[in-house]
Amino acid sequence: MSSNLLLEIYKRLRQDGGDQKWWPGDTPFEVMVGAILTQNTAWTNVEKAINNLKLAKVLHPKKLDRAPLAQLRVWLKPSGFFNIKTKRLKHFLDFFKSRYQFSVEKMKRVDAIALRHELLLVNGIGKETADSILLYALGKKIFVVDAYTRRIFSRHNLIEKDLPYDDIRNWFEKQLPAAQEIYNDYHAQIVRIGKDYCRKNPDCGRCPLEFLFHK
DNA sequence: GACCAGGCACATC
DNA sequence: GATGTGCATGGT
Repeated sequence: MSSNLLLEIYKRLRQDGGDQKWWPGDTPFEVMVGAILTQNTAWTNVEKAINNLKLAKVLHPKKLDRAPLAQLRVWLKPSGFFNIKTKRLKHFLDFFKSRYQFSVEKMKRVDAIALRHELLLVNGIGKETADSILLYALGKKIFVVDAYTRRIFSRHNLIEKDLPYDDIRNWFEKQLPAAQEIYNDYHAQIVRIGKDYCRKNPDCGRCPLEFLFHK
């Protein structure tokens, strides 16, 4: 066992599940949209909404920005919370246009922490959404923390269950090699076992990681 | 039919 | 500052 427990856990998750190839999305902009739509929502539902946007050929900043809100609501409907998500997507588009002229490249040039602060000022973008955009759309070295991360690692008594979001993020970032590819796939692996393993194995002893260490 | 999903903002105490 | 609640669809 390595002295770096978090890295060791990752290696086993990776060995067990293979490269998750996250984020599922063809372009950085699609990743950003998906990050907003997946808030407290099953990804299968988000896919339906994304697909609506693709079929309508509007999965581009300028085209979405020009779309009427009523139409946007219809496209987003299958992802749930569609009224509020329409507003949130619009808020993001306003920010993306006014601050970056819809340019992903301009965004990438900004320092990760500075950009994180900017994103958090957008109504509808919280920490997980901001970090997903930073890591998966822009390739920044920011570890994404979600409900599965907190649940799984607190159940293993590796963190306190009510440790604040940024404390968890720093805890991972301090212990892991500062490599975008590791942050990327680690979070993806956590989500994989979170939904695939836990849900299908309710009697796993409340420990999603346990099977990795006992088999 | 209950329960959950890759959160977030806002109200209230 | 902590705790509670609305938001809504679709799968299990």
